[in-house]
Amino acid sequence: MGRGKIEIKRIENPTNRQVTFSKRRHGIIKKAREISVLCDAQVSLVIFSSLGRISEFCSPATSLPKILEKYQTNSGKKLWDAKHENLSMEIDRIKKENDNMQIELRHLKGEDLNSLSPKELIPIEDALENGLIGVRDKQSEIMKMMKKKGRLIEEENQKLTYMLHHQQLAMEGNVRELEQDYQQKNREYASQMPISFRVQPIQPNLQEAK
Amino acid sequence: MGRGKIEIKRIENPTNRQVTFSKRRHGIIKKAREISVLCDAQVSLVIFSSLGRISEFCSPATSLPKILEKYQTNSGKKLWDAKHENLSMEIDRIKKENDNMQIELRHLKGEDLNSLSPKELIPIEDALENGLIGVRDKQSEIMKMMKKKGRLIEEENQKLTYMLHHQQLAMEGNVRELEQDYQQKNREYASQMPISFRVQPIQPNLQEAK
DNA sequence: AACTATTAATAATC
DNA sequence: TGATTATTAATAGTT
Repeated sequence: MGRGKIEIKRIENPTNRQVTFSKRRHGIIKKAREISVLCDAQVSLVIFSSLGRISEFCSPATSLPKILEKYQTNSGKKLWDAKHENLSMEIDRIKKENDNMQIELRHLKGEDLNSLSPKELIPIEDALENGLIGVRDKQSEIMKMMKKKGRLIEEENQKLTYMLHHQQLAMEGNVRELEQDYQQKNREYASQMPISFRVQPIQPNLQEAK
Repeated sequence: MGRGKIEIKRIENPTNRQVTFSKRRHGIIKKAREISVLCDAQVSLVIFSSLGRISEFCSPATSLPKILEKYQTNSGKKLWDAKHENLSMEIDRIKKENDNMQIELRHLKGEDLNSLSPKELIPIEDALENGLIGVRDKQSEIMKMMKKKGRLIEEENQKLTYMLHHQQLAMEGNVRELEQDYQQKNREYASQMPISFRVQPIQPNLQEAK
């Protein structure tokens, strides 16, 4: 249908090929629409040009996913179910793992023991005993650490108290000396200043410096 | 293109529609093949007749899944990824559940306790104690049942032994009587028969009848 | 992108 | 159904 018959083989001239593609794409989409309307058929048509440009037609009142779904159920061929199956299998695998753990947990919590034989109870008992030992070891360890820490803080406290007391005494001695020194020159000033302003700690951040 | 133009609208006559469908299906598939060869295009064509019969064409050197994959990546439209996402989300959910259980299990087994605070150790300790109580209750229950069963069997044993002994005595008495009765008539026969053949248990299946 | 000579598709018919 | 044929539709090559 054209000015001369053409052989059905790849058109080597790229421009020509592109032109023919456009014309024929128009034609085939028209045909697809016509058959879907005339014959009440569901048609899905996807075309990639040699340059990767995508064209699609889908009969009205449906969609590509719907048609593909129907395609799978109807033809039995798998389009994407392979991936689905993989995921489903993984879900099953994980669920089974889950169930096993759930059973183990319930057993460890002393539930659902009726289905177990005396022999099966022994490892559970052992596990619980070990667990309890582990937890109590940890607790005593924590206790020990806390006691140690407490002791250290107490020691530091005592040290600080001692130092504070010592300094206070020294300061007051100094102040008394100063007061005696300056008594003659500045009697009013010294008597107006409150004692608390006269003493400043020498090591204010001792506990953080540890 | 035919003996008269036709309007593009649903053909009401079913036979006619079916005939037209066959002809046009042939035509469109031919067109699909031609454009794919001539223009180096990738074509996927799926047609369902009004009766659900499926026809498909796919350009050579590719496949429906490949084209659809390309379609998704190229157009950005999702054909089946929505379903995938659902499954993936479920997997994630279950995996998280799994992880939580795994952590709980490890804690109950006395592992990975370093990350826990003293406050968090308490419920674990409680759970372990409860579990141990449950398991030991179960074990003592089983023990009790076994002891009870043992006692019952022992009792039955004694009863049986007693009965057996009693019967043996009775039998031997009978036999002696009989021997005396038949002494005159049949002296040789009685002396030839071994004692074990003379006694048969009256209740052979007593333990099963319980 | 529009035109047109020609081929291809197909509607009606057998 | 399947083949035939008159007619329309598609399009290859041209402008």
